[in-house]
Amino acid sequence: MHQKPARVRIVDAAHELMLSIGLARATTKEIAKAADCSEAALYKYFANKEELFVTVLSERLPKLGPLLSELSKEPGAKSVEENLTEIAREAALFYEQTFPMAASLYAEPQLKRRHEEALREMGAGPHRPIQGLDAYLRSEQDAGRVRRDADTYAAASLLLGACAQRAFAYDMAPDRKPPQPLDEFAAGLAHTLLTGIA
Amino acid sequence: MHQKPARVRIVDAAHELMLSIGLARATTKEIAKAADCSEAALYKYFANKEELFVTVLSERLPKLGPLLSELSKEPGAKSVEENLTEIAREAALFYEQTFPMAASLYAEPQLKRRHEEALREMGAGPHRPIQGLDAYLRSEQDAGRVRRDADTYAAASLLLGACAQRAFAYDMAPDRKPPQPLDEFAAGLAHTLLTGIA
DNA sequence: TGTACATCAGTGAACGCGCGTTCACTGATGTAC
DNA sequence: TGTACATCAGTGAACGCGCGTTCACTGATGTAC
Repeated sequence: MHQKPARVRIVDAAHELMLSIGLARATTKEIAKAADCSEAALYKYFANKEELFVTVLSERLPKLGPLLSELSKEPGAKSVEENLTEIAREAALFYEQTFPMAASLYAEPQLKRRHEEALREMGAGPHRPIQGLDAYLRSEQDAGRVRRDADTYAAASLLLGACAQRAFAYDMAPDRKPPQPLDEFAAGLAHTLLTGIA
Repeated sequence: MHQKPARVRIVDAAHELMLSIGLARATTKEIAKAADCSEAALYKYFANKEELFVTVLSERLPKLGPLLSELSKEPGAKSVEENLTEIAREAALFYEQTFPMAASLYAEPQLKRRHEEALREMGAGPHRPIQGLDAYLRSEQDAGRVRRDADTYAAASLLLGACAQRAFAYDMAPDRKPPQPLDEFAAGLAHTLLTGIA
């Protein structure tokens, strides 16, 4: 009947419901229905609902940090502009996936705090990608492909900030989506960041 | 006993509780207690709880758009870098105030949709500041203080994105706050955006 | 001025509902001899 | 092989609680004559 074990189905179901109907409406009843098991079954795998949500957050949310750490190891293969464009692309996709769930946590500060703790133990968190990109830019600085007097931290904040903002800024636009396709957006950011506007 | 009218006290109380204990825990009981009235009194002024929240969102959240529209009318008084620094400062403060409440809405999609509608009717929304800054940069372009081939939209996305990200990226850092003071951060963004890094 | 009535802001107490959680249980599978 | 017992994943039904909401009411203030 079921291919996947119950625990996996439950975590998947909770994850999907958090995204589709929102954290507040993701009740034990709905989760059990979506996972095709009884509500009581949830409590065989998780002490309570909060623990289930914390599990979803730490097991199912993708990480952006690793991707960036790798880039700062082997620069040089491509141009800085190509690398930054690719980073912007990946970052925008990452925030698109991550943002809605992470934002929900502002409605439940207690859950937010538990998630923060979990991230801190893993050395993760939303400030890490900025640090990772900063590190990459400093390595390009050492390689002479980024100006010696450039503010690499400001540059990292600019690029990733723009990508994160894209995940929420257009929800309320008339057509509900960004005015540019992703590739064009990413290329524009990378080029502008490299060459400046003045 | 009370200086302010009850309706104002209720909206204030709801606003404060949404920020302090979070949307999910801001119950009618808590709001009534904070506003020093009965729960029944809430229903003399608002049809239901959702309408109260929508009211808080549209009456109490500050707007960033107007500030930016004004700037694009009288450029020239200060340097572009000074103007961008000031914009970044104001934007960062704005997002710091706005972000936690706006983010909560991801937990309650129905409320989020109602808020989006309200914003759309007012012609407001998170994409407007980007358009406003874009317009300002184009006016500087016409004045010859920004390069003719600069991508003003990308530049606007970069600057405001970095400011918005600052509102949430450091919640989970070890010390829970940004590594730089606001003024330094704003100046760094403006300078980097103008001069580029390559 | 006093009296009778209308209006209005606000309340205490109750309502039903849906929530997260628990309990005693079942039926299938494994293990010992 | 059969029999007795243990383990284990999972369930149906109930639980109490807190929520948003409503109801019949009160007491203060305004208005008419």
